[in-house]
This record gives sequence, structure tokens and C-alpha cells, in this order.
Amino acid sequence: MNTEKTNKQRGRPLAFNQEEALEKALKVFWSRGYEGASMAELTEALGVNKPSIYAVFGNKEALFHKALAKYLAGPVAYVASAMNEATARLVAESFLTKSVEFLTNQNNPRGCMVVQGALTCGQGAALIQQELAGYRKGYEDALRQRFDSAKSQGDLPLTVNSSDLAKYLATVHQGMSVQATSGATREALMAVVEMALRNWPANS
Amino acid sequence: MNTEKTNKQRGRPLAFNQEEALEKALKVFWSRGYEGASMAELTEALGVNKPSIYAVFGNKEALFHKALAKYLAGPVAYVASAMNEATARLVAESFLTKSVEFLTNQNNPRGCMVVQGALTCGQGAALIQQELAGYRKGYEDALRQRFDSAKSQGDLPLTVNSSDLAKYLATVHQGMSVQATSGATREALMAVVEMALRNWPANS
DNA sequence: TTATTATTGTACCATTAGGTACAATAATAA
DNA sequence: TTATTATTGTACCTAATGGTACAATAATAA
Repeated sequence: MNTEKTNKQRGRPLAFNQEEALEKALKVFWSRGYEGASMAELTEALGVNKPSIYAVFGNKEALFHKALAKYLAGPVAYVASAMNEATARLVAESFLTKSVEFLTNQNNPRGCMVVQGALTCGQGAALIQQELAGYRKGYEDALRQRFDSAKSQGDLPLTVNSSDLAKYLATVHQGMSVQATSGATREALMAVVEMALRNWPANS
Repeated sequence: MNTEKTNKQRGRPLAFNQEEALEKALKVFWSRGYEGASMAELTEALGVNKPSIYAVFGNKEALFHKALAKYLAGPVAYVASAMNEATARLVAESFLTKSVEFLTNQNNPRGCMVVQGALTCGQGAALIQQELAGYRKGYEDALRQRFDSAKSQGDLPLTVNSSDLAKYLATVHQGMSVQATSGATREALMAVVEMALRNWPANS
């Protein structure tokens, strides 16, 4: 395998673009889940034969991890950027609103890969299942921390439980992912967000 | 195959209890999903060899459907009973509260089988995926209808959009299922329910 | 040129998947 | 008893799974 990025390499050159191939693999894993995506379907989607995939990416699990990394660094960056909003309320609003836009983006598979990549699975995928659950916990924790600092900044009532609020928003996000996967429209989910945020804790 | 329920049958008697076997199969499908559950694991769990399973239940898909029917008729009956509460607000409260009790019941696999049975899957399970999505839509529709009649009874402001409210509650339910699957506690989810219902539309 | 390096496509491998043939067995009916 | 019926356990089947051996090929270095 060649990991250099220069275009003057020693042997026969790669006949495909790694990043494009990874993008295609991502969409297969995203829509089918880790176990639902077969190597046959992946090779078909990538337009690359199996030995080349294995030479470049390792194996199915490594391919999944590289696709997942691309997912987390790319489409899902909105989660991190939402944390930078000025107030806790704006953080929540940005998080949920951008979630809806993302979850119902027609150019992507429906739903969130971190939710549906391996919600249930056979024994063999237990580690991937745990890993994805860890990422879910990750953004919930990020929300909690953001709300903690919002409280110390007087931006959120001290009576509010940051963990509960973060879990509530993560729950709505994950529920909307399930909804999007089964075909809910952007408009319908925007109405859900509106309802979910209607009860924002008053600052008095 | 013998479908009679009398205990004076012609041939060799069944060596296992069908309902108990179905209960065990249900728990495997519930925790692993349709595709994640292998016939090997199912036979192991049931303590029954494959030819007997096939003779009595048909095939894997038929076994899943019979287990699903048992799930819908049994553990999940709380959904239907919630619709009978006196007011729309009580319906929502009962639906979400009983959901939490159910989703975190230590005697059951975590989460809701209708959510996680086949959220994503290979091509071969597409019909089961659609079927489960249909059941999700089913209880959302039931909530919507209940809210429609609540509006006509003056129990809910006419300005409320029943579809949006029903979808909001279904979304929270499905999100809590994901949370429960990844280990959220009953207490944490009860706090989520409390937040989710805090913004109930005022009747003025 | 020639040697070296690395990727390609074909054809294959072992394992597991869901599913079944069949003789043995255990019950009832005649 | 004997025949009939239906389930059992063993041992197997075919197809699909993830993964690979290997010769052919296409590039660079000497």
C-alpha cells in the first residue's frame, strides 16, 4: 500500500481517487448500516474491485472507520459549530435546526449515521455499536458542558439541570434521525424543532 | 405442522412450548434486530433445533413476524391504552411516561423493537424495514387522531396542529428508544419526559 | 532497456448464512 | 399389535459473506 500523496510514486498508480471512493463507501454505510452494507455492494458502489479496496483501506471495518471519520469531519461539523453560538438558547436552536437541514438533505442518505450505523447488530459488530454510542454520548456531553458554562455566564438559570437539558436535545435529535430515515419531511421536522424549543427555560 | 391446540394429537408431540419459544425468539430479535439475529443464535436461545423451528414457525421471516405480533400485542399494549386517557395532556403524559418505564424495563432488551428491529438493513430486509416504519407511523397517526378529537372536545386549543404535536411525541419516543438502547437510565429519561411536556399548549 | 515497485482483475478460499433430506422416534388410531 | 401421523436430531445443501493468491500490468529508477 502507498500512503504518499505525491504523484511521482514507484509502482503502478492507483486507478481511482481515494477520497471519492471513501465518499461513496460512506453513503453505503450511512444508508445500510455497518452490517447491512456488504462488500459486494461496496465494491459495486465504489467501482473498484475488492483486492484494491483491501490494499488501500485494509478491510471492511477499517473502511467503515475511515468513512466514519470523513462523516464526522465533514457533514456533521455543524454540531461542533453550534456550540459556538452566543447563548445557550441559540446553541440549542442551531443544533436542532441544522440537524433537520442535515437529516433531510436530499444529497445524503436520510438520517444520522451515528444513530443508524449499528443501533442493533450481530455479536461481531459489538465494538462498532459501542463506538457509535460513544459518539452519541460525545455530542450530548458537549451540549452539557456548553450549558454548564452558559449557567456560569448567567445565560441560563442556575436551576436548570445541564445534563437533563443536553439529554433532552440529544433525544430529540436522535428521534428526528429515526423520523428522517423513515421519510419525514424537512417542514414536518422543523415544526418538531419549534415545539421542542417552545419550553426553553425562562431567565427570570 | 400441527396447528391444533388440543393435547390429543396424532403424531409425535412437540417437545417445546411454542409461546415460550416465541418469547425467547422475540428477545433475540428485539436486542439484535432482524438481520443481526442469526438462526444459530435463535436456535441456541430457543433450545430447539432448526428443523423443529422451521416445521413450527415456517422460516426466519415468519418467526420474526410471529415474534413481532407477540411484541405488539403484549409489552407494547401501553401505547393503545394511553389513547384512552381523559385529556390530550394525559394521553401525552401516559404515552411518554409508560414509554420510559417500558424502554428501561430490566426484564426486557433495551429500546423499542419497532425502532431498532431494522432501522437500516441490507436489500433483503427492505420489506421488514418498511413494515416497522409503518408501525411507527401507526402510533403517530393514532396520537394525531386522538388530538384531533381532543380539539373537537375543547380539550386542546384549535390553533394546535395535531400532526405536529403527534410527530413531536413520536420523535421524543423514538429518541428515547435510541437513548435506552445505549444505556440511558429510567431517571434520566423521566427528566427528558418532564422537559418534553413542559411546553404543553395552554388552553387559553 | 532492464529491474523494481505497486496496483489491477480474475479466480479462488474458508466460514457462515438460511434452509432441508431423512432416518429415528414417540405419540394416537385401527 | 400394527399402521399412521408428526416431530426430533444428525448431517447436509446452496448461496452469500468477508477476505486473498497470483499472474498481468503500468508506472518509476537504474
